Amino acid sequence: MDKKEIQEQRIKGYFIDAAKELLKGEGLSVVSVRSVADKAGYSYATLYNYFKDLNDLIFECVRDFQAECETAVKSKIKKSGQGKDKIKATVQAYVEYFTEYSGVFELFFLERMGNIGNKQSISELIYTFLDRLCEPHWKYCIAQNIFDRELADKKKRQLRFCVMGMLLFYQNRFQPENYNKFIEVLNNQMEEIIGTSYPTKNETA
Amino acid sequence: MDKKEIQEQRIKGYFIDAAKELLKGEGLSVVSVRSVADKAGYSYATLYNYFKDLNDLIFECVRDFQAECETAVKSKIKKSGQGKDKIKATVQAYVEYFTEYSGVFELFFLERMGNIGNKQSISELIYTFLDRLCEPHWKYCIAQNIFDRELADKKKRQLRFCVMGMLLFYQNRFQPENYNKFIEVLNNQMEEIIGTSYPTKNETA
DNA sequence: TTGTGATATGAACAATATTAATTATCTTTG
DNA sequence: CAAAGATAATTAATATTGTTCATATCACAA
Repeated sequence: MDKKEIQEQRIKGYFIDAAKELLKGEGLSVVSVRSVADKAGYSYATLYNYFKDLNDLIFECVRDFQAECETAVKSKIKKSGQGKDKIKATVQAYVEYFTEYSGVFELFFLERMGNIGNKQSISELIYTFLDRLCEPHWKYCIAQNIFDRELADKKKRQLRFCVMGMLLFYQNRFQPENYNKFIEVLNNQMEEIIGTSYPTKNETA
Repeated sequence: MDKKEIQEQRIKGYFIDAAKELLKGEGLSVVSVRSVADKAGYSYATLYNYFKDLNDLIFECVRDFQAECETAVKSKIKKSGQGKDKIKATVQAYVEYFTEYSGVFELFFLERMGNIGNKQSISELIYTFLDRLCEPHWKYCIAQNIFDRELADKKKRQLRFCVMGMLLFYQNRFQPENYNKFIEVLNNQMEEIIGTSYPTKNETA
């Protein structure tokens, strides 16, 4: 019975890996029951022995992608300075990840979730993802008296929505029209919300 | 030849009206070649005599919906005061429209556009829609020295992205968890970006 | 070795978009 | 007014999708 569990998880993993590869490569549009099963080396019908439906399988990828994104972000922000700089670098790396893997963006923010059992928990995982990535650096800012807790919370929310809105327009409506412009506007927005990296005076007041 | 044009436009209109009704009613998921043609009183194949494909037809609805939304917004903001109040009321009415007709939201922001001829122009139409709705009231604020032009532009952008992000999370990820909370957060964000409606001092400085 | 239960699969079904072929309709002209 | 030709509408057909189900296959226990 324990063996069964292990084997089942292993095979589920084959399907999930196949789906992840397709998502990162060609995007959601090529992820079908048949394409995933093909890549996993099984028949399409077999998939239904391990997942309720295709949506179920697809959303099992969220956690993996978050972990992957988190790793990428952490590696990229190493060189940048503490505090505000770190927050900005985090957002930049976050945005970079989702523009590189637009299939993952679709999955996280665009794909309608059917009646997955724990859909609410997955939603929340997605909703709070950027906040979680930035959290330690907001904490640092608070500790350094750059913001007070309340102000940090406000800015956190502003950042969350702003980044989301920008990503959506860029990915789905090609606005701004190229990546450089996009990043430029993003940095302007961050400047606006977070402020310059090395303030001359305490901003908490 | 002129007659032809008129007749063609008339029949295109039947399909477009049918699609619009379906979009506003049950949403994008029920809009299919068959359902639209059924409602229009034609066979599904007839649709292809008038539109390149389904996407082409669907995106022809954008202009109509924008006009409709604009009318709704203008009617709703009549009672509210000038300047900042008017901007806030506009955003509220805008958000109200898209939460009432989530099918229109899907069409505007979520639906992938195929290779429509003037896709870039439609993209831009969508991207700048909220800005256009608010434009006269920003102008008013500038005229009243509440903001200078540059600051107004910044705030315009912030508002655009913030509203977009909030709508996306609310519609697709059920965050915040109910409409009241959603509106509450929205108002907080607007307060943050635009400021209180009746400032005690000039904020341009 | 044989039977049992778990697992894998192909056939089948329903819904989808789209294209091609065919039929109906309408217009124009002899 | 009627037949030819153009235009419009429809039916038939193809391809792809998700999902279900009866059956085949395989591992392992009796």
